[in-house]
Amino acid sequence: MNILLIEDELRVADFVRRGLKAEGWVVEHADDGETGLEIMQDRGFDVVILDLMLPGLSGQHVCQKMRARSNPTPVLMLTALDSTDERVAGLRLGADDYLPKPFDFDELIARVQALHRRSTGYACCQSDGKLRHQGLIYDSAAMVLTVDGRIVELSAKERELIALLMASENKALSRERILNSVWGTHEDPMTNVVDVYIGRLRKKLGPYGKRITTVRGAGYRFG
Amino acid sequence: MNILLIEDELRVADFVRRGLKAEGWVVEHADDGETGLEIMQDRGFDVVILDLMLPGLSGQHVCQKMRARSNPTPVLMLTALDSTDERVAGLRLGADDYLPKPFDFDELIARVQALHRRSTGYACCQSDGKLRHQGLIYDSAAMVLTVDGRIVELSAKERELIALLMASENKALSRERILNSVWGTHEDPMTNVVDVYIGRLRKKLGPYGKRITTVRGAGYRFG
DNA sequence: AGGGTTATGAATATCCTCTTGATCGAAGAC
DNA sequence: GTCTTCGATCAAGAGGATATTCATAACCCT
Repeated sequence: MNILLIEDELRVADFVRRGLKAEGWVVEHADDGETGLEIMQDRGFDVVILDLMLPGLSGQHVCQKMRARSNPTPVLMLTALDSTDERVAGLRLGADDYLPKPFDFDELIARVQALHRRSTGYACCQSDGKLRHQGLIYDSAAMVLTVDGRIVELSAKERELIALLMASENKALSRERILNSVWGTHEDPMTNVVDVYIGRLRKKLGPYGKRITTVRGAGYRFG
Repeated sequence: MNILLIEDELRVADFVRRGLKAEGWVVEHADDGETGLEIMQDRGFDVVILDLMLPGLSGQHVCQKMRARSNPTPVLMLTALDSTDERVAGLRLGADDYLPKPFDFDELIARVQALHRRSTGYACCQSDGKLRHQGLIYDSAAMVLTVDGRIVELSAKERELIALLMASENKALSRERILNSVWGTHEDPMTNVVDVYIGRLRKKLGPYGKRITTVRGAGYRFG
């Protein structure tokens, strides 16, 4: 998942960014509204986290401009606590949710997930957050992959990749799509990282390694 | 926790009530606004879940009347999806949060907890019982950790950390989440306190120290 | 104020991950 | 059958992340 964080306080931004990255998400950061809007013109995001208080262009204006440009990306707005007027204004200008500062990290993550789920129309009954495929289970809360009951050690990128593959069962994924989702790359396809990681996963998945099939000229498919 | 649910559709009400009860909460149900207001005059609640579309007195009016009576109970409003006007109106009339229908149960629970936490200013995960994991027992009332029957002396931060870890068994927790939850930090990621404390705990837990595993690139997991 | 405990930040050493480029192999085109 | 293109695999270096220790600062209790 790709997230754009627009927040001027660097220490806060850094804290949030690290936390989101630890969740396995790719985070881009912009200091101010103008920069944020520019970045959004270059590439798309799954969720935008937008501070209301920004130097120059305020969060409300950023949101307004996004909507004026028909950008449908869900926006989570960070507002001062108990400021009903700000919350109301934010919603009117097209924000999808708000979170009063200071917030609990758990809640931030829950809301980002909720927004993403809602915008993608993800099935809502995925209750336990586990991806299953026969004897292959990836528990995204524990960040643990089990192969026939045995725990397999994975690195961060490997985890993201297997989660993406299993979540897209039976769909072919292009290298670009994978790069974008796991690595956050939006250009520079002159790398073979994806191939290398697919190889590692195949090895680690043991008997299930064959489930990752190569779609020549297109990418990879799991299922 | 005591919750008042005001919802006219019986099927929805039943569904929600069961789920909330499963969380261990006490749920009262009212079919319509008037009944809801009456019940609230008799007794207090920690959170009110209020459907917007009600026969007779609408959700907005209920909320308005509550506030007119200086009732500060946090209100979570259930609105139709994408109805910005309703959301805005709800907030203006004193709702504290809204949740667009259809919603995920997890999200409902998360928001109810968040509202409660905010209004009481307490950390939510303080289940007053004991956290057990094999020979490891943390008694959160006595604030005592026992390892195979032997009491282990812990400092305040160490206690909070082990309590958090044990309460989140088998969930990976990022350093930022831990910092946020135990240290109350909202910024300043330039510290390695978490690592230091994890190290101390591992030592003090003796044979159970290995239960705290490092999830590289993500944080720590207990279990 | 003093003694002890607890909390924090810095420094270091170690280990692991990531990435790249090269080489080898397989599949499809002609 | 040969050529060409695309994918698989390998190994090594660079960079990052984590564990651990220590010194200092803050705190608390008499």
